[in-house]
Amino acid sequence: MNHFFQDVYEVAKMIPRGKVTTYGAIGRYLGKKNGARMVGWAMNGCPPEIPAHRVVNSKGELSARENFHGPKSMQTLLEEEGHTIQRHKIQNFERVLWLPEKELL
DNA sequence: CTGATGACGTGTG
DNA sequence: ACACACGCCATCA
Repeated sequence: MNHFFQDVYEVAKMIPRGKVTTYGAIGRYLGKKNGARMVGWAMNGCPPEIPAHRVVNSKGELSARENFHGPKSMQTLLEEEGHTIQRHKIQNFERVLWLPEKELL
């Protein structure tokens, strides 16, 4: 695995329960201007240890719900963590948003 | 090597 | 608010 994958996984594992982050945030944290695509693509091969359901796009939409393979749907997992989802979008998105470059610094 | 693709983001109309 | 185009960068055909 490349260094990039490792970094993405490291950050993804650091996401606190009940919080979510965006692909762009991780991309910027890794130094990419817009590595969002790479982050999403990296998550494509993410092991089950990675809470990929906590990673959404900048709009707070569950863009990964189609690609997320799991026993429970992405929405269910997020709702069990205390989030509110409506029409595949996280409500109070800004309230639960967790930015690595700001929080983790 | 060139072109297409992708779990995206930002700018513009 | 919505639609579209372009950028970004790694992988695959």
